[in-house]
Amino acid sequence: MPKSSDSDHKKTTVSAPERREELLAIAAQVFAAQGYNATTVRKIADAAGMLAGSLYYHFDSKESMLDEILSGFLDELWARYDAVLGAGLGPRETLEALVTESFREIDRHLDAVAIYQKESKHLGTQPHFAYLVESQQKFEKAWLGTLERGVAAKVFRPDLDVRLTYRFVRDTVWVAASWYRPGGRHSPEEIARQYLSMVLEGIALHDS
Amino acid sequence: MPKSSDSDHKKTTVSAPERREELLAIAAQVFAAQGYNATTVRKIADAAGMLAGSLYYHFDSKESMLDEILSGFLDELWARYDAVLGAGLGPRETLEALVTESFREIDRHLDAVAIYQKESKHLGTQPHFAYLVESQQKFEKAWLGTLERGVAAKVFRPDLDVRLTYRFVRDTVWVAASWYRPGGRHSPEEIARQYLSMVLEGIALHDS
Amino acid sequence: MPKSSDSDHKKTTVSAPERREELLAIAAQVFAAQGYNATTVRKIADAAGMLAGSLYYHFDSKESMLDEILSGFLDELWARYDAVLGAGLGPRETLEALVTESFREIDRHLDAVAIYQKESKHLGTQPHFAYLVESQQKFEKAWLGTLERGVAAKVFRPDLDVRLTYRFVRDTVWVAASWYRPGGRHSPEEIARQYLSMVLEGIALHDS
Amino acid sequence: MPKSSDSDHKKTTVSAPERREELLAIAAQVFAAQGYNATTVRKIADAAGMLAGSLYYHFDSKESMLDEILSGFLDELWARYDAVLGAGLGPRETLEALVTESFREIDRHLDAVAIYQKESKHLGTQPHFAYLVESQQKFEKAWLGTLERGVAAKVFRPDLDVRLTYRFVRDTVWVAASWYRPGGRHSPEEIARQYLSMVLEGIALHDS
DNA sequence: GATGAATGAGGCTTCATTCAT
DNA sequence: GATGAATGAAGCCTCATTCAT
Repeated sequence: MPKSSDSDHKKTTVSAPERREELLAIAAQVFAAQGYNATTVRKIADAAGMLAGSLYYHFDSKESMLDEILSGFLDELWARYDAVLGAGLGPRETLEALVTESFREIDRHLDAVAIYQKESKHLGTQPHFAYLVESQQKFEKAWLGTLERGVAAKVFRPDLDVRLTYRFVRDTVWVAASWYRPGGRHSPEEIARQYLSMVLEGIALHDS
Repeated sequence: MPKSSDSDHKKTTVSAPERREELLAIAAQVFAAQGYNATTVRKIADAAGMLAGSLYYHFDSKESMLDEILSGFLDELWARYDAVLGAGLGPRETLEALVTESFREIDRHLDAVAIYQKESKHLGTQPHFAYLVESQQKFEKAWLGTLERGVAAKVFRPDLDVRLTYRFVRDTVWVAASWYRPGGRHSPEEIARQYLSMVLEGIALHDS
Repeated sequence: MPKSSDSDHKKTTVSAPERREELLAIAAQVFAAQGYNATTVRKIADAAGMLAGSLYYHFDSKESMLDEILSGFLDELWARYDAVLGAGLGPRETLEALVTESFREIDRHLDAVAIYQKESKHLGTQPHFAYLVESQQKFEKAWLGTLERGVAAKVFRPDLDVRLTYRFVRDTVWVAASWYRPGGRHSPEEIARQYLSMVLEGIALHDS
Repeated sequence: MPKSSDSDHKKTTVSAPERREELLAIAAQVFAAQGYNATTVRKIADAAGMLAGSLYYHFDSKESMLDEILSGFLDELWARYDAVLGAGLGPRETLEALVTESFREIDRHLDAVAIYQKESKHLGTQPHFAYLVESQQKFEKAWLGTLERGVAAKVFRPDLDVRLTYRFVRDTVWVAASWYRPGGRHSPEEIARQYLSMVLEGIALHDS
């Protein structure tokens, strides 16, 4: 879980919360579009209509912006996931709910998800971003557990390679952030439905 | 299709082809591991046991290495894809063959695929990398066409949103590059089989 | 001959030893003249006839230059001091030798001494420069011990406040770095003699 | 003599004199502890419990604070020195009085003295701080004159190198600002006595 | 084929300062 | 008297690239 209270940081980093949020949204957009490394602080500032140095009144560093974006996203994601996991649903319903919440999160935090997809892997090596790794482990446990429960309950096919399936499902969901556009043709729920239909029933037509 | 022959390069950049290949493989590895932007020429040189400047005897620029890696990968990929697409197979068999070839390509050119995944989107905007966009369009045509043929032939479900399905399938295949390790537990063919089984039949268990 | 032992250091920082020495001497001069903080990397580079960035081929950072200057100076100083302290001299002779060696060191490493004087106090708080504090403690022990030995041996006046005297003596010696010019009217040995005469005999004229 | 009245300052910079004094004392403390260059306006403001920008209501600039601190200190110092020099004392008594007043000044204005010690040399080059150089010249004249008078009057040893002695004495007195702590074991007068005893009589024990 | 040294552009960050409120 | 937000210059450092040897 990310940072909490911060007592004696150089820059108290408070400022009006709305302005911060605004700036973070802008930063997230640029990060998502160009990649974190390729994004210069000046590009963010340009997009915000200020000078590069002025960003440092609000944030400690370029990295701290990234940090705030990612941890904010994960915090919210886990609030939803935990609600689902604690609801006592069956494995199939859990899977459906997780997938649906995931697409909703993509809808809400598209940029953060896109950044997470592109950067989390190599960020995970930095101690400051250890929470990304932790989150990913919780993630794996939640999804793997659901699949295993489903196999045990004879809701999912017994011949599944659960780990492989987990990876397929996980990646396909999140990678949707690379093409999804909020307000487009499909609502997140619609995409979730289509996706679940494919994963659960397959795309082949069965003459039954 | 990408660059052809080095016609007007300042530095004739000949050097033994094997050494080039070696160095490209090293570069691809570092690019894949750290991202293109975050990879410094010095890191590549370090990994190759030489000094940064020395790389410029073999290559014109850092970008030209990336270019060579990506175009080499795409050239090979399309040779395989074209063979499949020209073989006169039915839609389901075509899908199976494309998926299988894709996983094989991941097995052979893991680093290139990983780089392609991470960088192709923003590289596509640069004129020099227009071939990435072209390739992606050919790609879409091949997969979409196969899916549509399958729906028409009543091999795939009639209620599929073909574009959505295309994206799901495409992403799931390629994103495997982020976790696949050559020489690991599963052969590419095995992964392809599992994956196709999921996509074609679904993961739900049906009491028939 | 490039990198040798250092396995994964970013910059192996070897380069021709003479060039390093040259550049360090230039840096020391500028640091001494303007103060470490007020010295910009560009000023050093200007003085060396190169661009600011080029310094980073030879050194890791501005601070590492300072570090190398100071530790080089202290290493040499302690070699001389240790020789004196291990020579088995009486307290007065020890004092004379320490003072003389100190002025010689000022003559040899004027800039380093000047920097040490101005910066060591606030640098000491940084963990990286802990050796400055250690050195200063060894220093104190050597001088204090000599004074105490002298009082016990009735070579120095019994009413001395030894700590106060230590500070006076120490400061007077080192502060000379702020006005001493090598090659000027007085040789280091001459200055040492005058200084010792004052400290040992006083400046008052006694009718004996 | 330093600046006089604020004639042409943009900001009339009046504010309650006590508040100014308070803020100047805080600034002096930080300047002394960290060095002028290394002291940011924000550090001063932090120490004063306000924001950096707010200081500009009271002062024109960071430099003007330094200026006021140093000129205030020198004004007071010279008031005392002039009193001593005009009192018609003999050379030895003059020396004793100057030393004593100096240590008293260190006691009263420790921070200003410390700043003066560290910064006056390189500040002297700036036209705005020319008064530092003037002061130093007056200083030299006063001390050198006293020593020379003493030699002529056979109060000090005839073999003294007067300039060297001047430097030794001057430096040792002022450098005490680097270790002196007001309210510590020794009063300024006590330190002066010890110091004068050492300088006048020497530390060697004479069997007479 | 490779090294060593340098260039020059550009990146992140700091900081004195300003100014409307 | 003070705050909050911003400016703009400057600082340290990185890095792709060049080139004489």
